[in-house]
Amino acid sequence: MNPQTIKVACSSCNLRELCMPLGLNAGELEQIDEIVGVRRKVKRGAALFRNGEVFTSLFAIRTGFFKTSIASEDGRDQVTGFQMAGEVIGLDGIVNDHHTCDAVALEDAEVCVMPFADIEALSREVSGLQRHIHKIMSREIVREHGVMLLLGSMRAEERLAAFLLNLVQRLHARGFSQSELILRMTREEIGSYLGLKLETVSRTFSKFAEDGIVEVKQRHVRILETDALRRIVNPQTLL
Amino acid sequence: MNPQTIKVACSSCNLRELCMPLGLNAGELEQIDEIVGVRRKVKRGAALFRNGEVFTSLFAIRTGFFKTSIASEDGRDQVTGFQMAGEVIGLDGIVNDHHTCDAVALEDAEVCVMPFADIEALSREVSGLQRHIHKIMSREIVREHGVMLLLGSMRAEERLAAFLLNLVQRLHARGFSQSELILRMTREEIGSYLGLKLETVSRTFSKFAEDGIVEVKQRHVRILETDALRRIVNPQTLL
DNA sequence: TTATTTCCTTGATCCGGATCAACTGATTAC
DNA sequence: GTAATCAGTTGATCCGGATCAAGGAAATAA
Repeated sequence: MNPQTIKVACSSCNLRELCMPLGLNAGELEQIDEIVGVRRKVKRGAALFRNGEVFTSLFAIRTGFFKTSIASEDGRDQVTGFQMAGEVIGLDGIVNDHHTCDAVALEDAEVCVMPFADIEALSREVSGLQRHIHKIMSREIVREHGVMLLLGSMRAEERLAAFLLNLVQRLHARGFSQSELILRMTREEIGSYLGLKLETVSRTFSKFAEDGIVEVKQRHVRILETDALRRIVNPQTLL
Repeated sequence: MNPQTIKVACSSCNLRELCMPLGLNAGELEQIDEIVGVRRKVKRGAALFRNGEVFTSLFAIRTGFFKTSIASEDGRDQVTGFQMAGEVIGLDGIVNDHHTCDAVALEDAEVCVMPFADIEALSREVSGLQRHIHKIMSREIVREHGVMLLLGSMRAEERLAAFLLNLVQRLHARGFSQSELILRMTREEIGSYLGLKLETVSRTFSKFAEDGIVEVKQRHVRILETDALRRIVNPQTLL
């Protein structure tokens, strides 16, 4: 069977509580199953979509890890987010029916393709779905406010500490360790997201390691002192 | 008649094309008129809503000018946007039923109050409204991507140039001059939005004035060389 | 296997913007 | 009106992170 056309059921997906609304009845769940027609595999380094492509679908990440980034006309680019299993990407495309950023897999990935026209149609029937879509978009707006705070007012150590805490918290919500993680992105990609150069990211990791807050071996990071990271992010409150 | 309870009609509002979907029939327009129950006046310096308050409604700005900002636990705050007539604020509150930022009027303002429960109900009936809501939220996500690019990778002059071009473009879309504007916010608020200190904002204005790109007299700004501003934002492309 | 490329670390130096400070001009209160 | 507060400008200095540079460690290709 062609893996591109595997039918999958949200109703039996272990990520359901992450990417689908709760409290639906059996009939509603079945209708949602209809929406997620196919899964699509994306190889590491490949794009799920690119800036300028026509927008037709949102994508729920089943497995793997993505980055989204935008480019200014002159080469510079900015990583706008890192997305993991259970998160939805593609919301940027709704406003102009074209994507305005690139979504690239940082490891081999699989996504559920959800045609947006179907989502809109069904969310007119199922208010739980409607509400869910609104919340996902609002959550993204709020997340970006947080990134603006980070980029606008934090220093390098605060940015990296906030980044690590955020990553590990999201991984923990998915059943992974609270203290250990494998970075799926390069120092340069972290730097782009945090508004820092890769050298500064590297130096700041080294600083944290010297201070006994983390152990870093390439992309393997073990957090030894979560509270120290929290204190770095929030100097006044927790000191 | 109590101004707090004035009934207004979107169908006859001159901002309709800015904040409401196009292509609705008379009946649909009438239903939308029902949603916008009341207008609310907000004095300069007063808050339309604050972080932590219960979210019930979105607000369409009728007249006036707002800033939205978030505060980290330790005092620092970050302006996340400036909003003008025809724009919608409050989207941040959807995800947790509570607002996560402050919206403060920078001049006396009037907003149309749109209870979100009513919006959701009607957008299940009127697909044009549903689509419109989705686009407004997506537009905000895309705008914030742009701010992330600005904060993450631009230098002070580029940030201020981009800010001025954006403001004047939005004002122009509302029938104001392409080259002249009154800033409704302080240097400090501009700086907070752009991730700069107020002194840097002031110096950069002075630099632009010396270079003959703008005339600045306190909050009155006249843009003399729009292309120069564009070149500053986009060094490679337009030079 | 070796060669090549990519990624990461660390050191030395530099500079853009922050910080500190003084002063002026507007605005608001009295 | 005058005093007081707030907003903005400008100068001097400092420092955090960028830049430039060299080398090492992993991953990938041949």
